[in-house]
Amino acid sequence: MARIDTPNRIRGTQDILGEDERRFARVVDGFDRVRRLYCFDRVEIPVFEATAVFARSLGETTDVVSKEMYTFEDRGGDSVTLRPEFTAGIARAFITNGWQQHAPMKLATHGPVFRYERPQKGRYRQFHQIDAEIIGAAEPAADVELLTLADQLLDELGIADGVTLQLNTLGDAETREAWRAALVEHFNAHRDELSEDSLDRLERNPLRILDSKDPRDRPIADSAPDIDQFLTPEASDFFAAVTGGLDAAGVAWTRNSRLVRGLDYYRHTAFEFVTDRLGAQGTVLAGGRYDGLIESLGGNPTAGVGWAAGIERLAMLLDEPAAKSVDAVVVPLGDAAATRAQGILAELRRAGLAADMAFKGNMKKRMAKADALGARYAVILGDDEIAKGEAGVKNLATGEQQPVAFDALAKALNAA
RNA sequence: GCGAUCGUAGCUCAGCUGGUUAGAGCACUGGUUUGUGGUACCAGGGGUCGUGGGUUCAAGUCCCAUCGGUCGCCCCA
Repeated sequence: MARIDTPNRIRGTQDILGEDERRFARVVDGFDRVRRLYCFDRVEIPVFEATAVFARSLGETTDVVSKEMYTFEDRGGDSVTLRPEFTAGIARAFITNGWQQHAPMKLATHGPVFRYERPQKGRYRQFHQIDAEIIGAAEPAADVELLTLADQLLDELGIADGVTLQLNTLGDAETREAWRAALVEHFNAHRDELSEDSLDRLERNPLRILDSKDPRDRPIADSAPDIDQFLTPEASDFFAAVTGGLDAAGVAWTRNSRLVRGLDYYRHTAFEFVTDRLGAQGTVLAGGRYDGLIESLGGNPTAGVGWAAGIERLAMLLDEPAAKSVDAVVVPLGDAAATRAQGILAELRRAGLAADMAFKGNMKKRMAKADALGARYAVILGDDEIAKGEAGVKNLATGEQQPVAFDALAKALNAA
């Protein structure tokens, strides 16, 4: 007997249904609601882009670009890449569509992103992000608005409690260069004490040694020069304006002077909302300012700030999944009722009620089905009811049943 | 990419030191009740024990490989 091999789900991808889907949807719905309150426009961008869009903006030496991107040649021989994040694609869209005429723009989007990584809890190869960006605003008020939006979202999702906002500044380009040079000098002086990982970081991304978890690195990282002494007056003022704005908006934050970002395009403000409830995947929402990004993609110098959050991670932090709600289930009995039920069902739905029909098995099975669907009411419809022009409406929570005229059904159920 | 750990029905698991046709609860289907659910009782379907090799008279149980999940590192949301 030949057996057909069923194809497997690809590693690191997910099929989401039921409770997981409800949690997922609650995050997306919450984001969509809050984003409107802050007057962010929804934008749709492609799932894949020319590889250069990501390689040039994120930095060739970053892990994301050098070993985590889904990159392939299309049939025309062009190198394309499944988006590993949103920011680069949005920046590219800003340039190609000439959106500078609309600047400053407040944009929001959500959808799948792809990273070829080893899967873990809260980490997938196709995962989903919500994303918010403000492009064309160099003012610290933009940073504040974005952080306030994030803060309100976490609050409305009911997960603000275990989550803290860690904030830092990376300074402007001048600051960052000076600080980076000082760090390289400091770490070079302690080469022989650093972990292997950090020796590698020293070549590719020395800033990341600062937040190393390796105990061997900690003393050296802790004694490294602080960015504060390198901040230009402008950079210092900028950061002060951001923190002052957050205080005014009532957003709690803590300074983490060792917080850096892995992607090359960040300047000034860098932040992470972190939790200890997700094991190693503690970062739940993160972002920062990327004033140099648009220019590096060939656009006019344009300021930008933004953040992204992993929908799966937020969903895992949610307390109770929203219950599925069905207002009524129609239970027809007999051939005449089966036909009549179609009309009643359509009427209920047109009246805005979530309604379904139990059409299999004997009455007991149908009632059980109504119950399993989580319906508030069963609308019972048999020959007797059709003769009288009234359906039996049973409240499935209390067990009470009352006759209701067919043409009054929608109104009665809407009121109940 | 590195290290550790796990992998028996849709789900949660039992299966002792290898030994007849692999079990339970929940879920599902049918029935007790061909017009009344959420309780109860009865019956049933569903597993090549992740996959592939090996050791053995005999492997769910031991060995190797591989795939997948989980945890940590790296990185990141």
